Amino acid sequence: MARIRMSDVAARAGVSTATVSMVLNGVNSTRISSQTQQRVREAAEAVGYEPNSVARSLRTQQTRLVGLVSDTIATTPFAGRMLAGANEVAREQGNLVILVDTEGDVGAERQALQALSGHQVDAMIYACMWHRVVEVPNGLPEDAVLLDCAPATADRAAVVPDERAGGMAAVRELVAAGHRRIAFLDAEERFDLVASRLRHEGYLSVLAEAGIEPDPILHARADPVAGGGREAARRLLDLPADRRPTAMFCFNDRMAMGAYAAAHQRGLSVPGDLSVVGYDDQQLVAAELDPPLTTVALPHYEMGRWAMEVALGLRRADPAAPHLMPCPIVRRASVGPPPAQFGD
Amino acid sequence: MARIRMSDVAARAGVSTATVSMVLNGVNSTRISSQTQQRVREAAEAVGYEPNSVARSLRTQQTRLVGLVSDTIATTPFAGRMLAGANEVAREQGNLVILVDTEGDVGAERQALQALSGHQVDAMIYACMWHRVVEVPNGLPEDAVLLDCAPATADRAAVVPDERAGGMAAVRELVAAGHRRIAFLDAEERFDLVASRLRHEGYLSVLAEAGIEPDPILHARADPVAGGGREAARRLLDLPADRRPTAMFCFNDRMAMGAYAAAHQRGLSVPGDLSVVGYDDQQLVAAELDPPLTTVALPHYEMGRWAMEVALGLRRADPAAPHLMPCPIVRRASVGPPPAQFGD
DNA sequence: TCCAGCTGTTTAATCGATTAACTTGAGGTT
DNA sequence: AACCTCAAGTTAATCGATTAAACAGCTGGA
Repeated sequence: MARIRMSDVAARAGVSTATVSMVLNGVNSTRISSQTQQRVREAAEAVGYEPNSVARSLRTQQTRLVGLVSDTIATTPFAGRMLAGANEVAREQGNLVILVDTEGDVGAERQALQALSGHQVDAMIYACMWHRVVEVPNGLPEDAVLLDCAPATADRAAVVPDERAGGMAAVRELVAAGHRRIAFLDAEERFDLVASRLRHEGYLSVLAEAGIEPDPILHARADPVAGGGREAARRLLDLPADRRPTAMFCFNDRMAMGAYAAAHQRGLSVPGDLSVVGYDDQQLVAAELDPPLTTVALPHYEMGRWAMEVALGLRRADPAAPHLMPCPIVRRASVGPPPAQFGD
Repeated sequence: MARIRMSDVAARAGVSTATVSMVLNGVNSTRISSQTQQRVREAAEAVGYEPNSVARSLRTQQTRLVGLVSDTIATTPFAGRMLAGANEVAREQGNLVILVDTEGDVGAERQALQALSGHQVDAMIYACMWHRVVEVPNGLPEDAVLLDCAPATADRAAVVPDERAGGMAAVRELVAAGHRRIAFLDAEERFDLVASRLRHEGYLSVLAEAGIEPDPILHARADPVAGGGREAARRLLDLPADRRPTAMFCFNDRMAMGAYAAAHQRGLSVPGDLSVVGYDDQQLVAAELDPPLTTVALPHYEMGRWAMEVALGLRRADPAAPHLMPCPIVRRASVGPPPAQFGD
């Protein structure tokens, strides 16, 4: 890595570094004769010149670096798609992203924000790995963009999934298939998830729109994991036939996995006897279930892109309210018409 | 973000910038009176001085930035733990990591390597999201560290999971429980996975060590997903009783998921009638199965740490051969003794 | 002849730190 | 008095680019 400097190119081309800089950056290039331009380019090529971004950044006050700080990359498989979206936009624009994982540690977070600002990043994104409301850490620049979280107080650009619409899409799917007794396997209240509240709202609003009276017993709550889903689903399937649901909208794909297990244990088939819709479109899970799970996808990739576009000034954001990113429904094979005796 | 320069601190403390630099960096600090040191520190504190890393880097030829380029962060949930491990070490050492996702595109890769070297990163890690042998891209510095991949030709520092030992641990677990007819649900040959070959070696070596004659029919191959595992398991369970396996070691947790499904369809219980061991310890899957899956964990976090430690010079690596990171077995509830008629 | 204006290029300041080399004054020695 | 040493700084060069301002050489017009 013997670094080649601009002066090396200049020497070889027999011009000054100013000329080299102008030619290579296409600045004021009309003022430089094409023979010289040619010579400079050839020289640069010949010696394998690669500009030193550090020096350039110092002079131009622009690093083309954007900081992305997130709570926990580690513990969630969702992160990837968000990073990929953000990264792609950054690359399209000739930027690089510095990723910092604070592991939820506030001290580390402060330190990271300092380090990033010390490195003069041009922009900053603050990402959460699951949708929630956050207290904006101080030290976070005014123009930072929040990704998959909404600011508690301060007004910041932010993007979150449109959970309410997602819940509606899921339940509409079930209503469209003919179901009227649709359960919502929700996360327990103690987790205080904004997703839970909003998806429930979506659920209720579609029931209302379909003229279905919501039955409180069909709003089951459990630990939002497979085991919780299994237990909740069991309880619902043990209900007397006239109160039993023919379909379940699950808070996430893991709970849906549990619902499958409960159905199988009762000798019920999916979707023959029970239709199931999940949420998250979790990689390596939703599509692998048998039958493949119809679910609502969290738009991680798109949110990642959006955040980076705003961060780089490619797009304007309304700081008054978070941008709601649609959650598309992914149709697979876990939804069918209700069993005959419930049909219309 | 009106940046405060060192000269501002110097002016406020009534000293030169050289003094400020020395005090704040603790260099030559014996040469500076403690009153002055005190004044400088107070001034820095008062104006909220934060050193400009770009300027510092230009001068010291050290950016404290390390580049991590990887093929596809997006499509795998494993990435997280590797990034987390690398990130953590970087942070401990006061470094930041620039993450580039090339999406498997060679052009993007070359561009990324150039951009990173232009930004003068101090070190570089080249990561794969699943264990394989790679052609080292040219443009990758000599001292770059390979993470979760082995170099095809060039000698580089590299770390990969010890798949062979992992396979051995998995099969030993089954042998220890009393099984003798142990199937290996492998990935199909066409995928040409190094993990497949090595885990199979481990499988065979433990059988040999236990004095069990390997039965070729028990080495089943399928698509390494749930569906493939299900079909392969089905075929094995349809074997006549004396040839049927009492335990299955699956190439990955998804295939194990399929094996569970096949067993349930046959009315067999896990681990009562069939013991199952997976591989990967896939988040949100292995622990969520019913019963929770005994599996071999891929040491992503540890490999991430190792790679960064080598990259930062905290640890020496042997460039002649990749470092093998142990894959610990994670005991859950899918292994039990073979059913009575097969017992000893 | 002289100057204005143009073309093509160079000079030199600058970004904000680090650091080798130098300065200054006090105190000690001979 | 002359000289040295030491403490406590300061000066100025430097890292490698960018860029405003200067400059040299030429053309053309008055």
